[in-house]
Order: sequence, then C-alpha cells, then structure tokens
Amino acid sequence: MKKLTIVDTFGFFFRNYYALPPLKSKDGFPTGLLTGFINFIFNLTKDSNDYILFALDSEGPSFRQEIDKEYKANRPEPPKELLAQLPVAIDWIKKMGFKQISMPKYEADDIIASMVKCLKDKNIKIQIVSHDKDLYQLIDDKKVVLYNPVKKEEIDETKAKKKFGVEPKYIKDYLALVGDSADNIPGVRGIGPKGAAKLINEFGLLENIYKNIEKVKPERIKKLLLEQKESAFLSKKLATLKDDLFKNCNIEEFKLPNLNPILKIANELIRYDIKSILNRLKQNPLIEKESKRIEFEAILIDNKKELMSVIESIPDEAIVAIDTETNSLDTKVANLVGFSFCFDETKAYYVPVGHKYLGVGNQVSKEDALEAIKKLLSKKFIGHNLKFDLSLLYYHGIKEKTPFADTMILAWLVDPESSVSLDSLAKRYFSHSMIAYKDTVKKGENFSLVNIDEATKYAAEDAFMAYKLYFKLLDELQNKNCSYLLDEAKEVEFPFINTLIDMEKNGIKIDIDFFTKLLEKTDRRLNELTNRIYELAGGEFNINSTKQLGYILFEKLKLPTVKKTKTGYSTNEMVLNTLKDKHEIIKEILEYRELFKLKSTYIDPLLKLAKKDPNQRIYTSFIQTGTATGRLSSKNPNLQNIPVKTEVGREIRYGFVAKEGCVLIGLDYSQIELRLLAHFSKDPSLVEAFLEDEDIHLETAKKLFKEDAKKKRNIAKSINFGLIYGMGSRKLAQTLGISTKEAKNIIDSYFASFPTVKDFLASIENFARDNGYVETLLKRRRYFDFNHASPVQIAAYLREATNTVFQGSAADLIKLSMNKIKKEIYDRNYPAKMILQIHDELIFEVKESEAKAIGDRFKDIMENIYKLNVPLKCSLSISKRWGELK
DNA sequence: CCATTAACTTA
DNA sequence: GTAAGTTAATGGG
Repeated sequence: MKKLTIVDTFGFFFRNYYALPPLKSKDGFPTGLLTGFINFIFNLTKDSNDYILFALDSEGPSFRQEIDKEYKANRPEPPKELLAQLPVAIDWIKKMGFKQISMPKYEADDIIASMVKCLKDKNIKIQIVSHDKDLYQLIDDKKVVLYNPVKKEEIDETKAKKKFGVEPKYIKDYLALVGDSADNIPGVRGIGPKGAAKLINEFGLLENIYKNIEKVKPERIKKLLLEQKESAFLSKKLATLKDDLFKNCNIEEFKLPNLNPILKIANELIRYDIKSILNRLKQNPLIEKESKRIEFEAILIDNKKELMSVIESIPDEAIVAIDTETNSLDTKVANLVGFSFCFDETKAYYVPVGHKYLGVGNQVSKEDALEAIKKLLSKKFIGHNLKFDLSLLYYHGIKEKTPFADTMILAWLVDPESSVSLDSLAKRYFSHSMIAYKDTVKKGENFSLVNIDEATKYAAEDAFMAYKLYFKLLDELQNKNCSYLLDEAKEVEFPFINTLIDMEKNGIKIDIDFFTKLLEKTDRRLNELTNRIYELAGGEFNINSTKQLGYILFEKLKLPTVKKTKTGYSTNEMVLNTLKDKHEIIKEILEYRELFKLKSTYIDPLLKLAKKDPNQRIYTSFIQTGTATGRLSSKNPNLQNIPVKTEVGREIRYGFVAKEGCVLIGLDYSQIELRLLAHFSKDPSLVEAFLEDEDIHLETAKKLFKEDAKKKRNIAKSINFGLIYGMGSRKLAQTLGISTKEAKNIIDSYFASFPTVKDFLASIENFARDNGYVETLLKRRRYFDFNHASPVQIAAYLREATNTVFQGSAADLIKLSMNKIKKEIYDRNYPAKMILQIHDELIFEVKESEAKAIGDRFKDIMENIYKLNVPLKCSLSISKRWGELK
C-alpha cells in the first residue's frame, strides 16, 4: 500500500522549534526550526514515502473565530526567532517541489480532514504529522494514523483510546466536554477527562448524552451539563473538523520528487550553516544513482585522415567547443597531450597527441594536431576557461585568436558569486555529474599517462559540456533580462582574455642579487629577534603559533587579555599594539611578525620562482572570474599585494626591475572610485572639485569643517573612503579614534553638506532591495538574496552592494583601458609590454628611449577611455625599479 | 591528507 | 566598512 504523509505545517514547525536547541548560523540567523525541518524531510525521503502534502492554516481569521471570537485567542505571540524562520521554511517547501494547500477561512486541520475523506476510497495509507487533539478524530486503524516525527511513533486507535479513554470517533464529543486550553475551546467547566470519558462510554455522542440527561449521575455532573449546554455544543462545533472542502483530489500532485529534494536547496543549507545533513546525503548511495547522466557519444579520432574529414564536415556557421588536455597546468612548460571538440548536441571527439605509456595506441602528430586546431579556431570557437587553452596554443606557435565565447566568463556574468567550474555548472544546470579529473588521472601523475579510451570519455565530456552550457547560459541571460551582458562580454571580457594572456606571458623581472641580499639580511635579523624573544619569554616556543604565543603572553607573562578569537587569545597586530607598553617582548614580536611575513610570503617564494626562469622573470596567473565585483585577482604568485606601506616592506618592490635597456612605467588612476561617486551622484560640489582638479579630501574638509580644514584633511579622507565601503559610524569612530557619537555627527554633517551624495547612496540600497542585484557602469551585476537574510546579513549586503557599484565600475574602466592599450601596442608595434595590473594601476616595461612618449600616450588613453561627468586623471611615473615608482 | 583559522599583505 | 591571496598552525579523518 502506498503511503501519504500530510503535515499540519505550522503545528509541526511550532513543535519543532521548541523541541530543538536554539541553533544559529554564523551570521546569527536562528536555524533550529530549519534544521529540524530538513532532518524531517531527510528521514521522510529515507523511509518509504510516496506522497507528501503540506496543509497550511489560512492567513486571516478562520470560520471558527467567526463562531467564537475567543477561539485560539489565548495563543501567545511566538518568539521572533521562530517568526524569522517560518517564511524561509515555507519557501523551502516550495523550492523542494512539495505541494502545499491553504484555503481562506479554514485551518490546516480542516484541509487534512477533507483530504482524508476525499481519499477514503483509495487504497492508501495516510499518516498525519500533527499533535493537535482535534485530529485524533480521523484515526482509523485500517488507513489513518497520526505520526510523531520526533519520537518516530505512530498513534493508532489503541494508543488514542489509551490517551483519552474514548475511541477516536468520539474525540469531538470529548473535547466538547473537556475543552482544549491550547485552542481556547471552553468545554464544560467542572468536567475533566475522567468524567468526560465515563459519560461518552456510557452514552456515546454529546447529543445522546443530552437526550438521556435525566439518566446522568451524579447530580453534580448533570447540573453542570445543563448549566453549560450552550458552551458544550459550541465547543463541539469548534472541535468538529470541516471535511468536505474537496470534491475530488488527485494524489499524484503530491508525489515525492525523484531527485532528493534537499539537494535543491543545498546552497541555502550551506548559507545557513546546516551542513551536516549534506554530508549525510553524500553518504547516501541513492544520490549518485539519482543524478541523471546526459548521454552523448564520445568518439576517438586517432589518425590524420579521419580528423581532417571530420573537421571538413563541420558546417561553416557551427559553434565549435574546444578543450585541450596537457601534462601541466603551467602553460609555459605544458605539452599538448590531446584535444577535444564538439559541434552538435549528440557527440564529441577526442584526438590523442602526446599520450606516453607502454602500449599506447595510434595518435595524431603534434604538427597535424596544431594544423587541425588552427582550422577549429577559424570557426566560431568557444570553450571553458579558454585563457588556459589559448595560452598553451600560443606557446606552440598558434596565432592570437579571440574566442566567440567563453562559458566560464558567461557563467560569471550570469552570477559572479557562484562557482564557475565546469563541474558545478554541469550539476547546476543539467544535474549532470562530470567524470572527475582525480578519477581519471592518478595522484602524482599527469594526463599523458591516462589510457586513451579513458581520456576520450573524459576529454570529450568537457567539450560536450561547454557546448551545451553555452546555449544554456544564453538562455539564463535572457531569463534574467540581461542579454546585453553578452554584448559586454563580446566587447570587453572576451578580448580581455588575450590581454591577460599577454601579461601572463610577459612576466616581470626580479633582481636576484638584490633579493638574495635582502634574504640574508632578513634571516640575520629574524635570528636576533628569535633569540631575544626566547630570552624575554623565558624559554623557546613557536612564535608563529598563535596558540603558543597566546599562552606565553597571557598565561606565562600574565599580560591582560585584550580580545579573544573563537579558538583562544587574539594576538593580532591591534592587540599587540595595545600591549606595547606592558612588556618589552611585544615590540620584538611585532618586528618578528613583519619580517617573517615578508620572508615567507614574498622573499622566499619570489626568489625561488625567479631563479628557475632563464630570464629571471616571474609569471603570475590572473583570474578574470575571481571576484564578485569584476576586479581581477592574481595568484601563484599574487603580484597584487606586494608590500608598499612600511619601509621594510617597500624594499621588496626595489627587487622588481626592468630588463636591460628598459624602464618601468607606472600609471595610476587617481581617486577613480570617488570620481565615479561624483559621476553617478552628479553632486555639484564633488563634480566641481574634480572639474577644478582640486585636492578632493581637502575640499571635503573645507566644506565640512569650515575652519582648520588642512588639519582635518585626514578625517575627510577617512569619510570619503568610508562612503565607498558603505561605512557606519562605529567603524569611522574606530579609524579616527573618536567616539561613535562624534563619528555619527561628522557623518550627519557630511550628508548635510552633500545631500546629493546621500540620496545617491540611498538609491543604490533601494535598487538592491527592490531588484535583488546592483549594476556597474558596464551593467555587470551582483546579486543579493535579501529574502533569506538576517538583519545583520542585510546590513552587510547593503554595504557590499554600495561598494560593488564603485569597485566594479572602476574595474570596468581599467579593463577598457587595458584592452585599448594592448591593441595599441600591437597595432603600432610599441616597444612596450604590459606586465601588471593592480586594480587602479598599470605597470609596463618599456624601451628606455621611448618611455616618456609611450607613457604619455598610455596616460592619454586611460584618461579618455570613457566619458564621465568628471575628468579621469592618471599619474605617470618612470623608473628602473618598481620601488622607485611613486 | 585536507579543510579551517588567524594573521597579514594589497587596492 | 569593500575586494582579494598566501602562509603556517591546527585538528579531524
């Protein structure tokens, strides 16, 4: 017999809330109810359930309140932690694909009773999740039971009878006499459970009791019944469920989804830190089976003739997805192991080129492969993360090409904050689990050792999925009403791939002698510091361990605790600075920290990288899809956070040099984000200050403070920066070392002086709340889910939204400049190489004799890249060493 | 071995 | 207050 579970939704949530500890997500959103709910669903899908229905109370007053305004009038207001979780839970019901029913004026109990009645002829077992006494009247051993999910207990006729002393069909009569304090059903005062059960077992229905009222004994009960006859019948009416709401019902609407429904809200579970359930899901072998595989044909091409004939057969206008397989992630040294391509929905091809293992089969020569790839690149070629493939191919002599599309970048434009790996996109959009790299290539090996048949399946799938994804992502852009982002991609992002490949290939030269000496000096000083620290601490310990350092400072040396982290004492710079005067050891630790950081993060790795390159150059990898705002990020190594703020730190920049006969050019956008604020807000005083090329912080100070503007320039500077970050008074107070109240006054007076700015910032927040996203200058978007956010989270989203507009628009502008400069270098054959981008700054290595002219030209391009309401300004600096650029 | 945390570097 | 990446230590598996 099939099984249907009907949930008295709110009743279930309320009981669940009180049954669980007050769990919270990291950002403080209560999650006890949600956790309990998901556990319930998990168990439900694990047990054999076929159908599920969520019955909801209607929002307005029920018909029972119309009969008796006191009905349920004694319910206390639920706690706010519960109320916060309810809408999320209701939303999840929908998202997981479950049917929910509510009807105006009726309660969940009525819906349940009607559904039970409607299904009474069907051969189906119904379990009702509720603890409401009313519902006991529906229990029927053959088909209907109540179910307590916490105790995992079914309540049948026997158990019901034991609990109330009467059979389920008399529950409403029982309640008519006893009443129900939970629902504020009055009953007959003076008659309790025992008395009621005795009466019902003797006479049956309430009507029958009154019919035989003369036989009722003792006299006291008879008197009570007669006095409160009206209340008894009203109570029965209230306790009687409406059971004819449905004329017909289709149980198939309540069918449990095939795919485990919890997976559909996996992202939200992660967001609310309800992760344990996901681990349990992963352990469930059913899940793998449930994820459907998309079928396609993976075809091996192992000879030139066949390869050329397949390529010939590709229609001129076809979109062709390509992917290369290599023996290394470093395109500088990688070899082509094979490549795959796909140009329709049914099949994808793999061409082995450089597999190297005993007994390897036929392969295509590298020359023939490159020849074939050239042909593919002359078509509308697409791919996933083509920066990698193209970079590799350029190292193998292929000429630069701009892709028709890159699915990684498209996915990033669709949503810059979700994962853009091919794996996760296949999962998200097609519920398709891709063959894992680690299942294809053994640990410590590379793709050239993979068996060609295995490789064919793996590689063909990559090309196939990129092909499928391309069309899916176009749909997504359309669905989100932002197809114009495809134009942005074609004009800016796709050409930008080659700009980045250029920079990555160029690299930057390191002065190895300089770094070697710096390392020696640093090591000597670190040694001194270490000994001194051990001496002061009275013993050796690992200075780099915050745990051990915390023990030394706060327990052994008994320094006052300033701040705690969740794992122990905080020992960060701020804490150490407050303790500076308390003990000699502190200033030694501060210096040790700084030097150790410089050594371990910069000196050691950069020196190592430079030494292994024939030209003493280091090469970073830029990530185009690495940030939510549109900025680049840089890794392996990160060259966007080379020290500059302290004197010792700055020394590292002296080790970055131009090669023989060249100099470095630095071009810095000045105040680009504040200029964007002026542009967007059109605030008259801001705009004027920039038009007149004034010192913007000083002008702000003048306007704000009237007198002493020069002294207060720094305060103005902090505010100006804070605006772009969506700062509040607390943080401003902290940065300026003033009280929160003073800080608030300053902010208020700023907004009074710049009302247009105030309005504009408010308009960003309103737009974000209304639309769930914000846009940059070039219309790139970033989304925020305000619907599932705690107040703390909402405040954070609003700051992020504000900052995204400025940071993201600045990123747009410098991208435009880089593309244009890259083209100019190429078109005019300038002796110049773009080597670094650090968000608002570009660094080039240029032939010394032409440096000034080229620098001026680039400056001109950058300043005129986009027409804003205010001028864009760049500062130009030329020197042999990065450390000397200002 | 891997993921997380604390600390610290940049714009 | 925003946006990143790297390092070393730590603790669970």
